[in-house]
Amino acid sequence: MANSTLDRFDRAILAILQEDNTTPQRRIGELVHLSAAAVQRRIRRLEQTGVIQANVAQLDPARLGRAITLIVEISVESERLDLLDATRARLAAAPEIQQCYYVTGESDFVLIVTVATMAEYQALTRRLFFADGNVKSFRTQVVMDRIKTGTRIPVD
Amino acid sequence: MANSTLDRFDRAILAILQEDNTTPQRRIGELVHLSAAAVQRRIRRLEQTGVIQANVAQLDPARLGRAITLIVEISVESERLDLLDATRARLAAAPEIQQCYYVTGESDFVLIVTVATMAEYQALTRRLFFADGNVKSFRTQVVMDRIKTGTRIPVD
DNA sequence: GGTCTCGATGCAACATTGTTGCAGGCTCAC
DNA sequence: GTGAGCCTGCAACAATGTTGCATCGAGACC
Repeated sequence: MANSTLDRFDRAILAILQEDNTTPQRRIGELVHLSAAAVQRRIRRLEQTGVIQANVAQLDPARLGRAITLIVEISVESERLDLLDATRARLAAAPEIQQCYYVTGESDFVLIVTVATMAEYQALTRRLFFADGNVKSFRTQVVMDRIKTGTRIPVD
Repeated sequence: MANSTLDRFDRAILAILQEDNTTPQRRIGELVHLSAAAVQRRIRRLEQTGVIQANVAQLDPARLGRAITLIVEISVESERLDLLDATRARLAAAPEIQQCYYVTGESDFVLIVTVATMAEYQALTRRLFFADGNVKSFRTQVVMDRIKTGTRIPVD
């Protein structure tokens, strides 16, 4: 169930939905040469099997008062699993943290953060980094230009 | 036009659409205590004024054969504007690069990359980094766990 | 080759959802 | 007051999503 293979129709449909999921199924049908009903059934299957994880609106952070984007790398003191999991859970729960990755290499976590003001970021560092005994250090990079954002993936 | 202020209705609607933009407008109306027609008009305005930038399906990269996510930091040789712009354009055009940020600090660009194999990544480094005379160095971190992804922004 | 099953399809009817015209209400400026 | 502007809800309507049904094609098995 989780591993049905995707044919070229599925991939064509996904490519369209990834750009604009308000495209009518009839229109998708024309583009990929299927009936709207067939498109509908495929989309449902793709959703049920988890290929499509969510259907969402993408918002402009600046228009919501969050003009500042930051990229933060965190290094932890200990790789002990319970401590790591605790930190991971705290990071995942913070709404200002848009994305969070656990990585190999010099640092342990990489975050993408959006805030309205640097004061807000400072508060966040106190709340999430300084207050977390297992956070050894963190390095902040300020985003000057969001050249490319989103979640688009090549469907090949 | 670009700076109409968002009231609590707008923000409530955005919060819903950001989670699931297939929610029927009638249902949104119930949740925020407006008629479906009012919801419809607000959504249209939010789209036209650019608060809502896109409506997209989010896909599972692993199910599309891209199990590997990498975070790459690039340092450039020269900050000359024409050279920077050329690099920026090349990075933005690469489909494997899901996200690209121009940042202050030790490095100049931060990328989020998805690939199927490390061989594919190696090919990408040759094509985009080694072949670009202005890329001084790059540092790669391999993502072990995508703890939190997406484009969600607090609407407050 | 025959034939059976399975999965997918298109069509057409139907259900749900999105859209718009209209009348009315609220707020603000004068 | 009163008029303009903006927003609302309602109800009709248009567009879109959904499903039952008959059919088709591919593969398994005899």
